[in-house]
Amino acid sequence: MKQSRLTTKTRKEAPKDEVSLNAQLLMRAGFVDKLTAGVYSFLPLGFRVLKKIENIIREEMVAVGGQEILMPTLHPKANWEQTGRWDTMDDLYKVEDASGRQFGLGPTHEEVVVPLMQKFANSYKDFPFAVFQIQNKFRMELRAKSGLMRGREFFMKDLYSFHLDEKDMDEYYEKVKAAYVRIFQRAGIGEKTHLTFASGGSFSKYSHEFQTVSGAGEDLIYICQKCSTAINKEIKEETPVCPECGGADFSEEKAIETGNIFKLKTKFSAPFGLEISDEKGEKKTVIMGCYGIGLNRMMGTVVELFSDEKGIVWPQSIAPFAVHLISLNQDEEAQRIYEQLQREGIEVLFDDRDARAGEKFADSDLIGIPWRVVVSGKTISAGGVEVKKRSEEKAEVMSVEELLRKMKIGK
RNA sequence: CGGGGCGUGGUGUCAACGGCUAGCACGAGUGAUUUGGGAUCAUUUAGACAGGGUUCGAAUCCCUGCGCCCCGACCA
Repeated sequence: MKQSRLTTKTRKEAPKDEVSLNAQLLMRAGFVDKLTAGVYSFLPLGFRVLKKIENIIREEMVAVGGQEILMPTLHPKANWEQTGRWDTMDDLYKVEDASGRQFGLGPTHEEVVVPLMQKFANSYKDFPFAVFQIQNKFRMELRAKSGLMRGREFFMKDLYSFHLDEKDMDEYYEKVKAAYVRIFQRAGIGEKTHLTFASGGSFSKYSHEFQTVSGAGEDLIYICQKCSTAINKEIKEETPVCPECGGADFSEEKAIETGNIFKLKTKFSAPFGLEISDEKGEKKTVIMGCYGIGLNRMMGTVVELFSDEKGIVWPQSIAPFAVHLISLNQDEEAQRIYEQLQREGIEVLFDDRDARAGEKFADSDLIGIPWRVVVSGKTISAGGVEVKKRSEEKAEVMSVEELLRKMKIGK
């Protein structure tokens, strides 16, 4: 992508009211735009990051047998009345059409996925299975806040699993738990993300949250000093002992809830009468699990964790581009290198603008692409390009071939 | 939903006593100079959230609405 054609520009200053770091940086760098509180557009750079995150999640969901589907956002009132949540879920957006028919804008999809799967899964031989989607959700937050962290419309991956018995669900639950660990690792926030025990509601002893330690978090978690598993506030009050290893020594941290997994059991299958005859002909209510990750929040979390005074420092796995190629009045040579890198399958943002060096460097630091590659008269006479990683201070001149080798190792 | 703060060109502004042509910077346009860390000069562009009120006169005071941010509550 040539930067001269990029539809967004960076700003020197953040919009005056934005206090949260992720909102300031993402808006200054042109990744997102706020339409209204808690509702964001993803611009070319931000959309690329979103897609990277999406693909990591998708790969891991497919790896645990999830089948991707796409369900509607517009839900008939009747589905929500069936579970009693039409009146009790206070963050459900309700809309009405011209004829007075009422709909909910999906904040989650149990009310749709259960009757949907009921149409197809009618023999015990069809079980178990899991479906997921990556789609925008609506929640009527009383107070949207903290940039991408708590929005009214946001992208979420929601996986739903269906089982004949609890044991099978428990086993699958553990598989998804492991997949979540991999997702956060791959996105670069694994080290700071703690599996956190949370209350399971009335159907299960525990559910689990994935909490990423950050000062920007709105939750408090208690990290076991022995095994680094965490417990949330509720659990801490009930049973101040680590459910994982029995440890009782905790450190309190602010954290962002980046994902959660939950054993629904029959909470939603029962109201819809999702029952199956097992091999003995006995009717059984289907057992379910659900598993969510907020993509916007994950993107915001990464920015909260990885930035410096100059801008964002993207982890390579979800950066909008791998290389930021900067031409300092050497457009012809830079163009050749641009094409060469692209032939190698490398995603390059090519700063071909007619701008001064300082502006290009400042923009590059702000946007935060992992590898900065400068082409100038100086580097050409030194026999190559200047390579600097966004996360490091030192820059060195090397040939393009050397850069390619380094990038392959660096991954 | 309770509380607080705020609303001036595209952006920013602890710029402006109730009073002269609403200032400055950034951005954008044009021309020139410059070319490794947001350069310089000239020139142009563009603004009071909306509605009402007080007043000879309102960006400034008052009311209503709308919007944004923050704290709290809420967040299966």
